Amino acid sequence: MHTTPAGTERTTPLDHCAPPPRQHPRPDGKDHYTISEVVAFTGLTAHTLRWYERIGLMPHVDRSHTGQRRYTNRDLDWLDFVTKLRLTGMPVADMVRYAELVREGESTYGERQALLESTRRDVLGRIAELRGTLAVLDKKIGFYEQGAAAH
Amino acid sequence: MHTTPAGTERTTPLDHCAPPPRQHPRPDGKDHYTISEVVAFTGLTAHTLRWYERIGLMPHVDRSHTGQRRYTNRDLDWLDFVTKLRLTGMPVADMVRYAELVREGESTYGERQALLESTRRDVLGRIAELRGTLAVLDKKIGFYEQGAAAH
DNA sequence: TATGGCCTTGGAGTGCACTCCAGGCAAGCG
DNA sequence: CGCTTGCCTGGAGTGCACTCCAAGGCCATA
Repeated sequence: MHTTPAGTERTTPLDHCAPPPRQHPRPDGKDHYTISEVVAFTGLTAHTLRWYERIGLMPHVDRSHTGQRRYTNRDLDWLDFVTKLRLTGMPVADMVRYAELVREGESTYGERQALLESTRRDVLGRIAELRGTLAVLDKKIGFYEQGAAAH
Repeated sequence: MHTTPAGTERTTPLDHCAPPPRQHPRPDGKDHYTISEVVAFTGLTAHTLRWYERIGLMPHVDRSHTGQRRYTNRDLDWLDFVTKLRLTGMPVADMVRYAELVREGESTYGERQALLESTRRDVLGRIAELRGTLAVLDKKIGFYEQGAAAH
């Protein structure tokens, strides 16, 4: 069902059907991580991490003296938050908007709060929808369980 | 934010942020509906309805003597179910697979049940994820509410 | 010194789920 | 009769979120 092209960087293709992505816990008192460490922690691909940066979804990421990315714990926190937002179905453009507000400073607290509250409402709605779907699924599964005619 | 090209067929562009799509209830004792009636009932576009048919997601839809589609109540039930599946995040290809199983008859009951149960597990997982996100959102919103430093 | 591994970049490519277009047919109305 | 409205088709186009490619830099180990 899954052709796995065995790319060098691919780890978990963010399969939205996998039960819990179970990201590795952050290890020690370090505060700078290479991109491949961040891949291991977050489950995102290196491609995606670089892309997030390009589109303005990341605050500026530090570089080593050779130009390689060095992520901080703060960056990881942000990525965790972004990942949470992402699985609410929020479009990336909206997350970029939020990131911009953060960059603009305290004056945008109100707008940020409004954005999160609207997202919160979306999430509640989505949960309600899913519960409705669950009810339908249970009914159909019930039919099949007793071999009744159903489609 | 939304440019509306005022197409002749577009009704609701399936905005996943709208609260409840609130589909019109089916009216009377009729059992054949034009495509535009189905658009009104389901919130899907006519384009999408025709596309669903092309890819094998619909059982064969009746035609009027002039070749226009005439949907039955059974078709509408199927579309409702498909719509429910769709908002679990199930890929269209998987829904087509389910439709094929239905077409193949009773011998596929077991496989269908398995498919729905796997979907059910996905839905439970998704709900759990969303609850986790909700907790994060509430924490952040709490910060903003008291104007505390947060990002 | 060379080989391998990890990282860099801009830009092109992919897959999904629609979404639209152009051209045309049939029915109803003034 | 002409016009509008609603529907038809195959095929092309769109937007999103990645995903991959080719060419190359840096560094450690053999």
